[in-house]
Amino acid sequence: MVKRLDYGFRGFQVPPTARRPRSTRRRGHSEKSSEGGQACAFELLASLAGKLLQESESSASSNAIEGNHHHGFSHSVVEKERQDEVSPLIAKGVHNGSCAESIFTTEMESKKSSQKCFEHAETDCVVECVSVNNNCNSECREKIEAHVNSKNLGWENKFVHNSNRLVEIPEDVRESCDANIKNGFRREPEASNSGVKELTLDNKFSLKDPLELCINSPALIDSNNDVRSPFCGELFPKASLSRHGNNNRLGFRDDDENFLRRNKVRTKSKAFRPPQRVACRRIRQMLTSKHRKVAPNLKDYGHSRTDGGVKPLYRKRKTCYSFERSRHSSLFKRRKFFGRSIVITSDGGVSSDSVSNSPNKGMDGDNSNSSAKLYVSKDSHVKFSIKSFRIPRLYVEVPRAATVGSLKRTVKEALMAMLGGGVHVGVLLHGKKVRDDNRTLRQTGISCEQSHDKLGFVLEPSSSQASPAVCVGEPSRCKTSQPTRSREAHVLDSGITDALQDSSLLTNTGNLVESNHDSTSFSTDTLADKITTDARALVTFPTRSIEALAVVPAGQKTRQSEFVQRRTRRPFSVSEVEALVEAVEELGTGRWRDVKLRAFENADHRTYVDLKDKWKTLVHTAKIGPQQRRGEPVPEELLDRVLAAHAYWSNHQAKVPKLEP
DNA sequence: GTTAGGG
DNA sequence: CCCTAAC
Repeated sequence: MVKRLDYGFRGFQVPPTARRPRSTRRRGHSEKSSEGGQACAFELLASLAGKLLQESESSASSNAIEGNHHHGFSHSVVEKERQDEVSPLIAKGVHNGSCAESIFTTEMESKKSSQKCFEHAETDCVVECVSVNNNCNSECREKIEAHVNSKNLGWENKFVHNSNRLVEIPEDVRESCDANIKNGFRREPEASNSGVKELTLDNKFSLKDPLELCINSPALIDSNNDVRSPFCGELFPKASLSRHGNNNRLGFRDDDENFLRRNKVRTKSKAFRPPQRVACRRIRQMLTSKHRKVAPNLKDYGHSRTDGGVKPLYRKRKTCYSFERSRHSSLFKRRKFFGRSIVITSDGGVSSDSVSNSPNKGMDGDNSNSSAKLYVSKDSHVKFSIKSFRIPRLYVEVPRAATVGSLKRTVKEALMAMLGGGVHVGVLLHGKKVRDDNRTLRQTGISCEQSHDKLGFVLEPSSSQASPAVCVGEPSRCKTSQPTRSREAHVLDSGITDALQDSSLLTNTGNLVESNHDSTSFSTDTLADKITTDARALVTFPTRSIEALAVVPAGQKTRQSEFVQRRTRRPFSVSEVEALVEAVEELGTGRWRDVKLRAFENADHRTYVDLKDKWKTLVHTAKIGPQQRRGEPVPEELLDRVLAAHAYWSNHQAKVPKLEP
């Protein structure tokens, strides 16, 4: 803090304009490409979807004949003790993570063979059973492999039926699962992939009083329970802020972004962005849009947001597809043994009927227990039946001249973008995420019978990093909860094409496109019997985004998919501001790269452009009255330093480029 | 790849 | 934060 005095610019000085104004530069504004022709994409996609639907149905029918080993839904459980042993599963074609696989397979259900498979569910549908007591042995592994093989077979046939399966999660397993979800799913997707096991129990064990958890509209929520930025704490101990030495840099880990970047080889290439971000970004936009629709009055408070969080809606984007929260769907047929069904939904924070609106009526005729409740067996086990993980709506856009293959690829890319990074599972109770993985179900209250309609699960990409925007049971609460930080729900319920065969992630299903008219309706009618192709399920975006389409018509040059996603807004903390001020004081305002290297080298999510921008805003903030400032208040002392440094460096125009050794 | 500035 | 021009 002493060195600053050396500058001799204490106190505010009117910053002279030392540099040639950039405004003098020619700034040709690229003309926005005209939009047009996008309307045709509707028709194209509608027809294509129809074709795909037919295709899938036929394949499903043929497959039903030999589908005696279809798998019911399997709750993915990671057993850390067995991770290494299960890792060979990856080689079996479980592409990109078993977690994703599990999710998808739950959707793989055909209306045409649901009845048949239902029989299996009651009889010999159990393919493998992993001991709930962690007694998994080699036999268990064999079964798992068999499971995978069978699944692959199913994929080859573009159809895998997954009947409902009751999953029993004993408490003594929970901890193990939690630990692995945390350490595997989140931190190390690959490891988690290898560690995923299917834990399924024969229906026979659970049919006594099954609790059906129909997981719909998985939404992305904050997964940062334990991924906390050290910034929350004392990131800048006095020592590190000292000017002596060059160690006054932010040494925190940006888990999420680092995670992403590590997994993309840390190339700084701007041309490519992780696909997840595209989806996420798009979803955010969709959600934001939803928010606007839901609460148009918010426009009255337009001043409340100027950071562009909403603006992206109207920005030029090259996004080629998007996910949106899905409404409730019933792509599966009801199972009669689900006498008590609990439908747990999360809808990405947009809206949905309350969970309490049990769809039992629609799903179960002889519904004698309209009020669902958790079944707690005498052995202190809580039994869940996760009926299905809902895959959100998928938006794609392809040129009119796109081929079917390209459409398939687009869908595939969308899926991979969504799940490529792995998936976390979040548990929601009363609409709030249960963050403490170490709590027992009993402690959390999940095992309470009253909690049934407040319980939810959400799927979230491993790269998720923001706040929750999830509703379960109490959508109204979520509608207004931090829309700007809302993390994107992952929804995907439209066409799943056989193009996904290669990825071994999905198979074709008969559940291509669901009818979708009212995004908020919670239809209890199963749609399995009336799968429709609704063109609206495939929404197009402005034509200019075609330039960035992930789809490359076969035969044409392979245009590298171009994913663009606005980064999540990350307000600078006071600590960061301080570090920035420090660096700028030393280096000046024209060496942002050096500033970055000096003070933010380990903050991957802060680019030197960010720092420059932040400095810009800081200067502005310092000039305006305190009452006009928003966001986290910056200490006046820092702002003074900002002004001082700004004035100083405006004069000293990097006369001494190297103040530092 | 950086920097500066407008959006 | 994004985008772009100008280096």
